[in-house]
Amino acid sequence: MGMGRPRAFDADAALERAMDVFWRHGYEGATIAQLTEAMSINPPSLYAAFGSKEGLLKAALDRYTEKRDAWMDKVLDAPTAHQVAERFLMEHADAQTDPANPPGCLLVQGGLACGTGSENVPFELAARRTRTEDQLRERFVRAKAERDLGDSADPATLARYLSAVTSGMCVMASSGADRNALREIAAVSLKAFAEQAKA
Amino acid sequence: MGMGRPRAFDADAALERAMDVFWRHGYEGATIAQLTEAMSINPPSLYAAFGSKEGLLKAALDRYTEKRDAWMDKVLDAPTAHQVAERFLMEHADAQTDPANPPGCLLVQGGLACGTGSENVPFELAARRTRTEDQLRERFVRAKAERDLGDSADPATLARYLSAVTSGMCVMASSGADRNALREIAAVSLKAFAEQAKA
DNA sequence: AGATATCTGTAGTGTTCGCTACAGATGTGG
DNA sequence: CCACATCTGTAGCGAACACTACAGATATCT
Repeated sequence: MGMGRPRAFDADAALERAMDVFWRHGYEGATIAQLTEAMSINPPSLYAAFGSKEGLLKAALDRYTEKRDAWMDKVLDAPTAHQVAERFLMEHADAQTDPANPPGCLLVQGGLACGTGSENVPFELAARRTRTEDQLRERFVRAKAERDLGDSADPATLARYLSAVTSGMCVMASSGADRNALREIAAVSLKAFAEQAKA
Repeated sequence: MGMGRPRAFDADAALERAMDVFWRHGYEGATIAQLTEAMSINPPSLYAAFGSKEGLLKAALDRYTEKRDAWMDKVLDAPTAHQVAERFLMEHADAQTDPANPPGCLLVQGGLACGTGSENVPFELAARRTRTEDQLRERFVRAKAERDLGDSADPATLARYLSAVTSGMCVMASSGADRNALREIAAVSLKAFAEQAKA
């Protein structure tokens, strides 16, 4: 028995296009017609490969998370907690205003509040954001063990603070804030971090 | 000639209900059916009073902004820039986790990225957020004139920073962060503000 | 009271949504 | 070369969407 006709499109390249549409219009604002056109495929191919609109989003999020993890590895590899925070904040400022992508971040612009039937989407996005926060926290726990953070510094609070600031930068990017504006925010936040870190 | 049958519902009360629906589901996630049911009116009454779904949102935003302005007046009346920042941050933490409202803030959860045909909505929300930032900046300009802020402190940067942090808190609230979590973020941010303010 | 103007509720309108049935195309395994 | 399995493109499905035509109700103004 045969193995069937092979797929005529590159799933990863298609996901990259889908990511852009979800990012620019949000999950609910993105239509199947826009997605299929951006992906250069027809609806049946989309549904055969990804199951549903939500399945496509999850696949796009998986791909996004994969790339983000590689990026986070570099960030977390910085020798000190302060440098971790600096890289995290500054590179976020750059990425969120990179003209190659829509403004902000897929995990925020994708949809904070959705309609009935899509309640799972904000939840899914939140879980991925929390993952980044967890990675930061664990890194700061290590930093504390290495005496790189003060005794009264709380890794969870520091991680949550950085997560909140970068999320806020997403909202600012959505309002049209440019790279310099986000970098200024990052710079102020970094000083706050330093202040907390040495406590 | 007569003046016609009078409206049988209270427009302000209806807007309050509409606000809640937009807040909880976002602009695109909110359906006319949900809105009319929450407002206890029928579609023709909605369209006679507000023109369209987007018109209803703008009316709800106007009402939201009105209440927010009254609140901001109180915040801006604090004697020092530091106390302005403290009230702004802490009361945001409380408001965004007030069980009387959906989590976060209408100006963020309402929709950062929308579909084709609703491009105006994120723009409208952004304009209202910018308004708050402008109010803060002007207050800090005054504070600087009063020698309440250091010479190298930049009112625009400080205002943008506070705006970013509260927007970030909205995202955290959407992820399920509770009041204490947001207050911790506010506390760290306040120290950053103090550091910048005395510079 | 009568004419007029506006609101209200019922019951839809056309359009777009996410999704799929189907037939033809294109590969693999025997 | 043939049977089979899977993909592709066309064309369209039912449902839900934002919105409205219409008729009856209820007010004001003369």
